[in-house]
Amino acid sequence: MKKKYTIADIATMAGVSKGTVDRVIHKRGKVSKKAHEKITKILKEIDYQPNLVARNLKKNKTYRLLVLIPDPEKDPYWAPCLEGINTASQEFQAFGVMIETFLFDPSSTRSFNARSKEVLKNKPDGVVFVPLFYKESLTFTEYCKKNSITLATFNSSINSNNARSFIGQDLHKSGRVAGGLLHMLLPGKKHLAVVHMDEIYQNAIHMQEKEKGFRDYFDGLEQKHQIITHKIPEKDIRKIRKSVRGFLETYPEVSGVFVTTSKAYLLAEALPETDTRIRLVGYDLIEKNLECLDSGHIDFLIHQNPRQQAYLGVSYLSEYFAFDKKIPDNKLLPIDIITAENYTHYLE
Amino acid sequence: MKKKYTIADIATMAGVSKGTVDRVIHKRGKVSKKAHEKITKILKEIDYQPNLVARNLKKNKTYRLLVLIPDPEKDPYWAPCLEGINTASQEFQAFGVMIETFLFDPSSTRSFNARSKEVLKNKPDGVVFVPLFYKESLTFTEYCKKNSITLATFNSSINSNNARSFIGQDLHKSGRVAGGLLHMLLPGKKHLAVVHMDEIYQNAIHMQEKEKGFRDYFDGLEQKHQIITHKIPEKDIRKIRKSVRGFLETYPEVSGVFVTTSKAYLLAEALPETDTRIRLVGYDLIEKNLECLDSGHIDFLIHQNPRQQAYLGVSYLSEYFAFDKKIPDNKLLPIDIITAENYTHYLE
DNA sequence: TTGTAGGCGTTATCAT
DNA sequence: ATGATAACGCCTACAA
Repeated sequence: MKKKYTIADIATMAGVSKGTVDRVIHKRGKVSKKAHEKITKILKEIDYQPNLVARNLKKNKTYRLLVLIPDPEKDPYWAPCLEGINTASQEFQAFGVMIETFLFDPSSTRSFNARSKEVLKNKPDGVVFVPLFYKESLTFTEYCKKNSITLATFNSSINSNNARSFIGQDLHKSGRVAGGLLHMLLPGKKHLAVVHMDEIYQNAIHMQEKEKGFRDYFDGLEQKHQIITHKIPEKDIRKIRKSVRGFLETYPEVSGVFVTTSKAYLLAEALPETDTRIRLVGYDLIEKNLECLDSGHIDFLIHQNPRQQAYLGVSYLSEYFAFDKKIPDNKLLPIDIITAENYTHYLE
Repeated sequence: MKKKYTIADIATMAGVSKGTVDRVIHKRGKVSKKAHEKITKILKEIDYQPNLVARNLKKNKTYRLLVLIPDPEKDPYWAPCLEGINTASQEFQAFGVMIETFLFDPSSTRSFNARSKEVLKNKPDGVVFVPLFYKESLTFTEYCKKNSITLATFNSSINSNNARSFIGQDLHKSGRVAGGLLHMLLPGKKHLAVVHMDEIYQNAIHMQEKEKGFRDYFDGLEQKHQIITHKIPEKDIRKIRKSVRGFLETYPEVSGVFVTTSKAYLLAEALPETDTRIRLVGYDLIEKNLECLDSGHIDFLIHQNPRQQAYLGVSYLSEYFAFDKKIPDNKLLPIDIITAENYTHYLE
């Protein structure tokens, strides 16, 4: 059972005053060599841990933390993020961290630029954001760096050392997971397809990473598989149906499809009602996908846990401000496999 | 932007002193009706949130939190719990919560009794424990209730209102999940088996719940399935092999097996090396099961996340002590589906 | 270079 | 019934 030592304790032990101990702890200098040595020795011996509560109380600062994410009204994928942000917000407001959320239109770089300017105008202590647009995000991070605003990103990473933290998923791995699942569902079959659906905004890199992982999985097998890539940029259900019909007619042997976006339900709806069902693996627990799980039109979904991503991003920065905690550089969340039977628990 | 109100602020607003405000907040009485009304009104208006940091500093108590779990040396399933406990321990020691762990032999009620007595001798403020043995655990919780020791349980629940919190999984649901997986793997096949393996200590109820869920899933299908239940209590690999051979000979049509314990690898090892592979779904990310995932002898594992269970148990009580947070009654963790491709991320 | 004297917000005690 | 005051541990400013 360890005793809790305070600065006063240490001061007594070293025969000096609290002020001197404090100077040593914070390396403020103006301490004689003798005193310095003595105090450092004691600090090590007792493994001094400062009382974070007292430190925080003294600082008595309130921090402003802003979150900049896509608007869930434009894409329901982001809805759980708001929950995660609210949870974190409630947790940390008692510790003086004030959190506000700004939403931008994920299909418009203009919207991103406008909202990010607003964010900066607020002069926050920290920002958590989704760097959906590469170029614009880089500009943003540079500005933050200059104004010493602490940054964390989630969902997408950005190749910049201006951001302190990234929270997301290993997309290549998640493609492999999808490959493994389809392989299990279709042991004999050798014809598969990767479909990139309806992605108006720029996450082409995301989809490519997933496809690479998917192909990587099958490349590692002894038995060789033929994998077709098909892009469906349309949003209109009739056009999609036409596109799907076309590619199924060209490759009638295809028995399993991996949809690299959250729009697997669109493919499911567009499939012809034949008895030889196409096996389908997609992404994200949005309402329409869940319905397809229930009806059996989608077999597996991969969950990227946007809620947790947002929650962690906000928590990391909050703990950094409130308790001087170190911010983890990278946090890769597990690649959750979802079926009709287990999705409820992931909706929280 | 909300201002942070302090008790001093409220006192000024109400034209009274801090002491009176404090008495109202803590319902200590000895306050005139007039003052009481005025202060309560203000409290509501400004939605007063006490500064938890200051409160904690003032209390300046150190809490003792003991954890009582099975020894990972006897059953590797419990190893991740220690990690979870350590993580929580590091997080909360700065807030004055001291955590210690006691291990018992999961095959011996005597061991449990002995260790739980030790725990009680320590007069802790709170205990997090795994109620593996029903009767003994009840006695334990009653004693804790009497001595006002706050309790949280994980892994197993116990039907007692003496424990404040339970963290675990919906076992019935997890059986359903297993059913869904085997059904996907074996669309045409109609002969399956539930195998209860090598459970020396009492979690028969666990296994039954899982089996019920599994059968429940198939009962809900149009196509009727035949499901055999088989028990293998032996630990010796040769006896197991004999038992497995016996039941496969009796039911040669069985093509999928659901093992309700963490011992699926034992079944995998005992299976004859025939080409028509039996599909296998089991529980828990222990080393030997992971090897079987890699080699393809096990198809899916269900992850019960013991690490997180332990972490949450300790966190809940720590936050309760340190910050007066409410303890959630029940926390059901998601039923994670694990394949050879995604297990690494779950090992942390 | 060193020591001392407040103060952060809350709570407990003591006097009024 | 109420108000003043000290204390929790840390930090800062100022005095020595």
